[in-house]
Amino acid sequence: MKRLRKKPVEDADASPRDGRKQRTRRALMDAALTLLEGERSFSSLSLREVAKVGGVVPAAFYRHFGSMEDLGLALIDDAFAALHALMREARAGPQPGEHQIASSVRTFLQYVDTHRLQFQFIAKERMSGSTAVRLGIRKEIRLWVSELAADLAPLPPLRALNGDTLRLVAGLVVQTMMGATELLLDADPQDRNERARLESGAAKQLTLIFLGAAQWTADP
Amino acid sequence: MKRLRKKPVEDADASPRDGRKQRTRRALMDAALTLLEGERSFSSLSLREVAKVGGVVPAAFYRHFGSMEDLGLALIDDAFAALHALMREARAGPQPGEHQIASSVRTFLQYVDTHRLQFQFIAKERMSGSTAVRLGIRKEIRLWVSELAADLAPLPPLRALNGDTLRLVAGLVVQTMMGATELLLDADPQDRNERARLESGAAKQLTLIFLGAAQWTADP
DNA sequence: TCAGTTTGTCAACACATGTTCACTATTGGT
DNA sequence: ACCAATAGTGAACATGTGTTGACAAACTGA
Repeated sequence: MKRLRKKPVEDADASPRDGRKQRTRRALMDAALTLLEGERSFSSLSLREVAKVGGVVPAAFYRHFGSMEDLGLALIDDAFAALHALMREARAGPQPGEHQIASSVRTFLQYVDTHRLQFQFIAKERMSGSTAVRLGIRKEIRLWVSELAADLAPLPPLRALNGDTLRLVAGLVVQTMMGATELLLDADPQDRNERARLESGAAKQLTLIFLGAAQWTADP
Repeated sequence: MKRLRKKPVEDADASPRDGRKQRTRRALMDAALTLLEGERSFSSLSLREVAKVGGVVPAAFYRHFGSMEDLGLALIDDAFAALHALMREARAGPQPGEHQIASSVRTFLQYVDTHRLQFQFIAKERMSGSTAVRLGIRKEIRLWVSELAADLAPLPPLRALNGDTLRLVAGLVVQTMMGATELLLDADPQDRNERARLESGAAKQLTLIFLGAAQWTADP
């Protein structure tokens, strides 16, 4: 509880001039993500592996995280912060009107592609991680659904829907995007053809969902 | 390559009068499933653990499976055989007409509930397992989608859809059911209330999907 | 510059892992 | 009832694991 040193308060982002601590913390997180590429799953990673790839001795790991699980939680925060940033951008951007669905799918999958490792982590650990990690991811996804529901509410074909139904639709949308994400992650990154097929498939599924939503009348 | 002993051919099921081999083989598979309950993921299970819970010494494991991955593949076969059996039953059963969706959802989730461990395995390893396991599961799911598409084809509101679109719809249905499954698996098994909420949510999502499918007109 | 704090290193521990080998026990067809 | 083939055992191996404590190096604010 002693606080003899000045608190490093207010340098929250600390991106420039890194500072050693932040740097190796990131190195450890990146190491974990890198190890996750391909076969491995986070729960099967060992502390020693991560430390080694991170360029640090095992004992030093504890200076940054109390356990692997803590590392996992940090990775969740990171990944979803990125996702929310994307959503914010999307909200601010122009609205093409006609091909809105297709272009949204495109930009989203583009984003996933440039953050492969992070999304791979989320996709993998959503189901199989430790309870804390799994619940953390689930919470963030629920939040994402809510956010999306709020974005969807003012759209003309959906104005008639009540809150619950809206959440249901948003849930379907998120699930569809996650499905597309999973396909994308397993696809050959070079194969433009499969990528296109994947995109248009997801877009079609989404239009179908919105078609159904617009048609929705019955109350629960 | 020597085959000095009579081949045990033609006793394919071998369920009655077990035979020691089949018995401990099952014991090992059940052990793996049991270990999977709660936190653990299959990829993080050790051969020794499985052997111990299976009531056998580690070396004996190799008499039945070449590796843990082989065990995983065997579990996949098992689980999906069960699922296909369910689908077959459903096809043969009566068709309530009006509340068909709701009742289908009900029986499916009921089934999942009585095969918790198997579905937990599939849900977990679908994303995070070894490549072989993951691909195996994915293949089976594609097969499930095809099967469902074939079942859906003759339904009145969907007769106008072409094969591709039908597969898309079936994909949405499967994804929705998997989503509900995941929620069910994480829910408290005793909580009838949450269970009911979950069921009606999935049913609503499905009706919405079918509403959209019935409305579908444009060709790709 | 110079102390005090923080970050990282080294070595050691007690234990778990996959795999092997020679061995015994059990099984089941004749 | 026999006896070869099969299923299970026990011990050993090299290696990897999480965690610890005492220590050296690097940074930071005065």
